Amino acid sequence: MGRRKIEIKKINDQDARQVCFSKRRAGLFKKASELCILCGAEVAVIVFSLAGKAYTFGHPCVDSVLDRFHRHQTSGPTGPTPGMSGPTHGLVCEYAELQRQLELEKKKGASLAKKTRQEHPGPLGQQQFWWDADLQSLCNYQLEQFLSALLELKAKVDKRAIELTCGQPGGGAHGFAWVPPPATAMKSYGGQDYFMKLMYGDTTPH
Amino acid sequence: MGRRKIEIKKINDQDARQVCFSKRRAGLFKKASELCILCGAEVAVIVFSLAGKAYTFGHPCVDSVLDRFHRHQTSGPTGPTPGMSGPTHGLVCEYAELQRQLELEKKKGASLAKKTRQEHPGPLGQQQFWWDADLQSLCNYQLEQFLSALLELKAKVDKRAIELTCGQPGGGAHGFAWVPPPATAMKSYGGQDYFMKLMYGDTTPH
DNA sequence: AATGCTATTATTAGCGT
DNA sequence: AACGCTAATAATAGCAT
Repeated sequence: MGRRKIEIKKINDQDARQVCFSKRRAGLFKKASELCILCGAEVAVIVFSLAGKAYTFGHPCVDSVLDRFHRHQTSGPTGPTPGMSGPTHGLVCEYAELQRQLELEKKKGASLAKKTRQEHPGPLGQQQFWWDADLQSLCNYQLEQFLSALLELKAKVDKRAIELTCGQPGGGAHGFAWVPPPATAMKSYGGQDYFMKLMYGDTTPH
Repeated sequence: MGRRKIEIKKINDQDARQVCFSKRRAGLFKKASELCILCGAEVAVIVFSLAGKAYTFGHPCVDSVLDRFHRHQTSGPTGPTPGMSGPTHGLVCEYAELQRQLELEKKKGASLAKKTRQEHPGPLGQQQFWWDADLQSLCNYQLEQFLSALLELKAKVDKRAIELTCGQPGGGAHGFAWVPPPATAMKSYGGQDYFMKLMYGDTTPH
């Protein structure tokens, strides 16, 4: 919505990008503000520039909204709020939702996938993230397969988690709440047994 | 910007307010998304409706941005490294990658999105995925912890994957391309060893 | 509660300061 | 890095579904 139409893709010129960032950030905050006033919503917006600078908008204030969000999440879907089919359940849900959308889009778009991949020009432009190298080394098929694996994996752990946490509220016979191996500790923990037990759990007679 | 100019003040009619909320929330998220894509920004938007329902947008995802923000605050206004305070690892990155792909597909597929959504009869509404039940039984803290674990896990697998696929193109000494356990096969495969080897790989002398 | 339709207003791209 | 200008695009108010 300017002198000419622009594609929504990364702006390569640094100056232009900076100007755009500044203007659109202001626009975003204004929109957020209007949403609050018009509809009585509480909104928090956090923006990190490429340079790593943080900008925030919040109504009534950032912290209160973040607080509320955190409580909203931890109190769980069964929590106090009535209309609790809220669309937000954290990363995994959003991730899953994205996957679903992607799949659907792909199914519809079919051949589009190829073109999509072609839009990886990336001499340096796109490769600003340390993980790009890894991602580019894995073909899409592998990624998808790995994701499938992770999801099933997760399911098993979830099941175990539920058994452990809900089954023995606050410390049953085993007397410990389920805490996933903190990852960084997993190696040193020598915790393969522990983890695999969780995965293929057979400790529960049930 | 509609049929007539409106004052920015609370809308009293509940129906009108709801419609406005729905539309402007979508608009806000779109703006946020465009800011991310155009300027390479990381953005989190959290919106609570008057009814107390939470809606979020995040790139690469809400949690990562909140994480980063939290660290940003606690580590002081000057923050640590300028460019390299990226909070994202592994899964989260793929999440970002998925998001990017989705955007591209959407751009290409344009109107397909609509038809796509229509094909979700969804009398069941939101709960069409097998893991939804589980997700609802886990508190967010657990999920986050589990994700952390998965993230590191994935990193290891990625490493192994790269070694196996790139290191021995087309069939090296071991003569097999890396294929993640197809998840559904993992149990019957009895493939714990296989999987764990991949995780903590020590088969490559390299 | 969300979507489609459009007349109408709001945002902003490209430039210059 | 932010602001003013202005043509031109994008968002959306009000209605209907």
